[in-house]
Amino acid sequence: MPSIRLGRLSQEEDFRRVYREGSRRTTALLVLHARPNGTESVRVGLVVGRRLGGAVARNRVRRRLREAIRAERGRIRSGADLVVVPRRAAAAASYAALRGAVCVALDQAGMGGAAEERGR
RNA sequence: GGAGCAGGCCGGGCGGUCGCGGCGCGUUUCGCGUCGAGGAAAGUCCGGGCUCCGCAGGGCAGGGUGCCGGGUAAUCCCCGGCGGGGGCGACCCCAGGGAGAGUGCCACAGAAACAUACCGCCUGACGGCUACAUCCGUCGGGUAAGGGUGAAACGGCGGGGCAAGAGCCCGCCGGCGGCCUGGUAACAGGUCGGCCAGGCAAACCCCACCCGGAGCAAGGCCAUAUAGGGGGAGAUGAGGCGGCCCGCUGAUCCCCGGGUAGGCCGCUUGAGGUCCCGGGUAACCGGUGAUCCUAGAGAGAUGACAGCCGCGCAAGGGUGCCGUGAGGUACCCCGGCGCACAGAACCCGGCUUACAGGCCUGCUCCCCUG
RNA sequence: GGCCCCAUCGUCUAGGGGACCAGGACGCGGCCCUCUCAAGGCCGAAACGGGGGUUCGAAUCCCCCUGGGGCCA
Repeated sequence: MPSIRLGRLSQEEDFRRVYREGSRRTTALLVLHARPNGTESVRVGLVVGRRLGGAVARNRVRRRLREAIRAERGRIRSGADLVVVPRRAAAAASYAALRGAVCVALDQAGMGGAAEERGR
């Protein structure tokens, strides 16, 4: 449900477009959807479902992910829409583990996004 | 010293670096300053404020509450008292009106579940034995003491009385009714009468009191909109006002097709907290008193990194003491792990539920010492 | 954030205070039938979400938790 600065995704339509047209990378802790948006800005949406736990647990996961993405923002190509969906295991994961998962997913998706753009 | 009861409180602290949200300021791609979750923010179980439904009117239906008195904006909450139950006690628990209005239910067992007689007891007539005694059988009457059933059987114990019995009579207890006394009242105490009537209303119900409905996604404003498109109903009353009716209102409403699904307000200072003074047993109320007031997001702000201190946990080492010993205990040290329950979304008052650890106050019981 | 529903064998359900109380269907296991399988027949295992209360007695009535589901501009 929540999102991040650095450009946030908010509209339901935007989320659906990323799901439909973007690439998808899955790790043990999270799923990353990515799609070039044709602009200079980067927008990120976080989807933290109720299966992650109560409000405190969901807030903790969302804040850690937001911090991890901020720290690793150098790895993101400009002009991308990202949707990060933490999986159930993320609720028990440490910040370091989450940051590692973000790092891996961003590296793979960054290449995928570029390849997809070339294909058009 | 040990066990326990009641009430209240805290719920990690300190300062860095990088980030986030609001507000303010500034030489507005940025910088500076400042503030930034809870006692339950939770469950949404009650009650209010606020907003809209024209007014929030009457009746029915429906729902809620239910000893008495008080507090409050209000309550199913709180305080005080009464009654009942539990505990040696401090104290705790109780939806606790009416079954002497009606309906219904009370399985199984039992004769009978609300008015009855199975066994039994007593007795009359007749018959059977030899005789009016005893015994047995049949028919009738009396009885509710005893047996047995059950969760529950026209009150319990003792005595008198009687053919046997029975509140039939007497004493005590319990219940009911009248009167008197105390209390605002619930009720308590006394006295007289008399023995009359099972339980369940968290079964229907009766009585008393309360409740109009929705909910900030309420509601209001602005902007945008192949467009002001097509069809139908309507002052002989459309439609609306809670589920219905009365009553009120009075010109728009319904369907098809199409568009917008963005911004601003509501949005945080209020039945506000703390202290003091006064009133009250208390809840609470009053005060020209003093002081503190600062989260306000909108896919939804508190996180990351490292340090010091505090607390807890289970292990390791050293020293002292006790013990033959396994071990126990006190202090110190090194490194480690963890720090509960849990996250505001219009706001308040309650209730309920979750919660590592710790602190304070008052009280009870037991043991020891004086 | 607010407002409403629901809960019974593995699944779908019946039962709304005692007795036919925990019944039925599908599924599961065993046996019979058949050369074998299916179908059919017989038998069996299997549940009232949790905790309190009312009652002599709760799946059923009341309260509190827990877990699902739905609606809103």
